[in-house]
Amino acid sequence: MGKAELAKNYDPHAAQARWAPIWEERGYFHADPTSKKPRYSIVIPPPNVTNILHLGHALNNTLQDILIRQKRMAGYETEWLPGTDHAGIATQVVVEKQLKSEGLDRRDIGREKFVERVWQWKEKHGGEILRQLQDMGCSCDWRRTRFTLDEGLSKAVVEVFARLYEKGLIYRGKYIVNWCPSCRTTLSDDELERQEEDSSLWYIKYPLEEGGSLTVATTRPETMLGDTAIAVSPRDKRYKAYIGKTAILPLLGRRLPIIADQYIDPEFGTGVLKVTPAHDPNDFILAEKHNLEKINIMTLEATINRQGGPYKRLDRYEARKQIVADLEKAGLLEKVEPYKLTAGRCYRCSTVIEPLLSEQWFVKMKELAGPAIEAVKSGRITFHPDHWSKVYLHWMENIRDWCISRQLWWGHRIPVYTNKKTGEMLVSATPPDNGEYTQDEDVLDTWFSSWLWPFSTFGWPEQTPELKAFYPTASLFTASEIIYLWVARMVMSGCEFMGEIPFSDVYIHGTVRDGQGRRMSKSLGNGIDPRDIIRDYGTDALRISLVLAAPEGQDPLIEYNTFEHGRNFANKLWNAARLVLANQPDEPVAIDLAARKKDLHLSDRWILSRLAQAVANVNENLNSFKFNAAARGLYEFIWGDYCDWYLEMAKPRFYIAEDTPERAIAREVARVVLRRIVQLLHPFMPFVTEELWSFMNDGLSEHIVVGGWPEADKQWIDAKLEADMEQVQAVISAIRTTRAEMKIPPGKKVEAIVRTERKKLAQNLKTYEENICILGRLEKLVVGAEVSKPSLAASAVIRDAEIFIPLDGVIDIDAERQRLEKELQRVTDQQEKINKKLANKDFLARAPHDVVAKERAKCKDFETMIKQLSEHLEKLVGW
RNA sequence: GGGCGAUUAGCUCAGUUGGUUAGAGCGUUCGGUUCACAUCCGAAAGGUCACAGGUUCAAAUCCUGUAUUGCCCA
Repeated sequence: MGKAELAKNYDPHAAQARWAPIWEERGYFHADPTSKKPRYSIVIPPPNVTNILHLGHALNNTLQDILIRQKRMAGYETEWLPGTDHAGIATQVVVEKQLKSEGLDRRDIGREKFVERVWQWKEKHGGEILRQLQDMGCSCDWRRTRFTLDEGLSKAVVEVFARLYEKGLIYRGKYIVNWCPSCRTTLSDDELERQEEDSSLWYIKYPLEEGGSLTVATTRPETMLGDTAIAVSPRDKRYKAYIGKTAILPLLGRRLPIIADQYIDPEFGTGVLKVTPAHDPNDFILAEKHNLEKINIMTLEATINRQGGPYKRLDRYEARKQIVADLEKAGLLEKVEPYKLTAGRCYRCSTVIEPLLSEQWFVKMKELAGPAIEAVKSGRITFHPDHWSKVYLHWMENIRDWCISRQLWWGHRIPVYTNKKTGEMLVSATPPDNGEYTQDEDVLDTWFSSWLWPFSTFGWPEQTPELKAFYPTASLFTASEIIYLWVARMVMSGCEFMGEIPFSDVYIHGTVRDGQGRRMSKSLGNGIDPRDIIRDYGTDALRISLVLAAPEGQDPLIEYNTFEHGRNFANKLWNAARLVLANQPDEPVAIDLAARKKDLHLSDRWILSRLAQAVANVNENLNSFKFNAAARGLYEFIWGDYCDWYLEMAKPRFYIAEDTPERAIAREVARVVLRRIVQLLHPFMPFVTEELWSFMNDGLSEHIVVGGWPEADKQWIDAKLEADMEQVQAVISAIRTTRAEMKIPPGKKVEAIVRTERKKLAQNLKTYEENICILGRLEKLVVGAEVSKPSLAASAVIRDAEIFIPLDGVIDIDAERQRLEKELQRVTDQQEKINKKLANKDFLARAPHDVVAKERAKCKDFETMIKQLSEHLEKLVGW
């Protein structure tokens, strides 16, 4: 390593442009399935092809990259498989909008042409988010990029469908499903967005055949057109007499039996429920139980069909208006109350969901859930933070069947074929090749392909070398929203088809929010575009800032200037390196620091001790998925210990003019520690560290990406040394504080006198004399047990020492008095607290001896300090 | 209605198994053109650890309840 000339400030864009292509060219991110190394694999949560990068992705992928890069450096064969999912509804909606702008509808051009158009769109725009992940420095194995509609993955999907069907786990049934009248497709329960909305509760009189009437309360009067019964609670005394009688449906005149069922809540509304089996899931269950007719009154566009008589062709909301008006005219509307109801809306287009009775394909989940529950309960799968396992288990234990058909054109078409002549149904992974069959029109839920992601991406159902090498994966990173939709289902599919859990650690990170805690969303316009951050602050700043800002298990609140944190840190690191590299010998000299321990300055041994602790700390935190703690620990070590203290203390030795052993050792220790720092930081800030590494290359490893991972060198850890340094730091701080408070001009060099009876401390201060003088801006440091306080001096009292700064003539007595009084007050308060403890007999008797001893020692220290401060105050009076 | 979190400095957050003089960054105030860095350096102000009980010699930390707030499920 020669002397390096570094620019004054770090330029992130130059480094990003330089290293990304080189890493890719060298194939560092491409994993070899035949490698003998231990393996570590992660599959990316595939973003929708329609997505563009947002801060949620940025956080999610930064965390994955940190672990992947660390494992790669540590010598693992690391596979991080990227890709996207085809996002059935979202993508179809995008292309439909495009068609609309051309005045076309997908039905105009037909299924085949439409799907072709979607593929065209995908080829053109679909890779956008992956390119953005590359800009973020994500070290994915780009050559293995997958797409859920790829040939291989499609094969896996139909194979799985066929297998589950054969096993009797897939069935077709008529059920109430969530229907989006705008997207004209089914949605799973998990795809709904529920929110509380202001609505009304309508009280409607239903006349009875034998005279009189019953009043029902409903949130959806228009569905009365499909009523087939009236229900009350069998426990409800008010209505006992009516059970078994018949009511007449207003407006249509249909005869409705009055039934009794436990399900009815006597407290809700009037305690009388209208039963609409085809338009309410609970009513559907009632109808099954009581053998009621199910009358569908709506079209797929949510307009009233011919079953609705005079209301035919009206939109559901117009029908509601009309029906309410007609009821009122007929004197059957008793009252209307304001009511808050939780409405389900389509997560794509926000249209209110219509529960609809229809024929769909379902997966029986109970059997699949068993092993998935066991996997978490037994601890083979761990959630981080741990409490998410409860959420997972609760869902698993109350699992419901999964409706997997979607009325879309974009997706995996359901592999069910019907014989045109015989009507015979065929389920097969390979389509029948004669023309006698027609295929089911519907496609499968996108999640039906993404739940296979951890193994379909590696070639399953083929037994490929990749599958063998990289399944099961190690860890999975995602946000809590898709624990059910995705994580849970992957565990089930992994157990079912691979006979092995897909990953052993699931890390759940928070949702990125704005400064006011609101979710970032397009509609609010409060989102921050990571590309803007990269442009203004650089990729490294984006990454480290996110990790520093994201608390474990909570939602990070992020504002634009949050990223200054990381930019400043990158620049700090850069400049530390600039200093160290500018002070390296022309020809590198290897120095065996351990062998020459005795020649090291105490500050050298101190920083090596701190380094060893920092390394251990980072490793521990990364092993337990504590990214924020790992980053914070590094940040504090680098900025606090290394830059603020060590480098400042090393400077005088750097600047020695001749080639002395002192200078050589200082340079070497600074370099060795910097090397470690750069390595430890690389997973978090890949570009600046690679750039610096290129200046520090020792010939062992050309690039830091594969430059080895530090283990803590425990031989350097020395608690006593660290305690000594703390005292030195305390003395320097006391001098600085006194100077600032006494308004001593920064340029003025003063003398400091330290009085201490501790020989060890005195000796220690002697060792660090030069450092103390420079950092305290002193011209002279006097240390001793017998030194006396000069007559006119500012004083400071710390544990085990008094510090005097002579201020002939210029001392501000009031300021000095205020300082001392304040300090005296503080110390007295502390001491009182301890006195109270020590006066407590129970404390003395029951607390561990070392705790008591510690308190006693503290008490004594405070006593001394109080005495000293009081003396100094008394002497002030004489001035 | 049920479940899971959160509540520590003006703001965003740390705070291991109960015992530290309760910390950091940002912001604020004061002072700085020392040959790595003003994207910086030094210093200061600022906290009844949401509230009320309890356990304990000892509670920010453990338990119970209340309030506020967020998320998920019905």
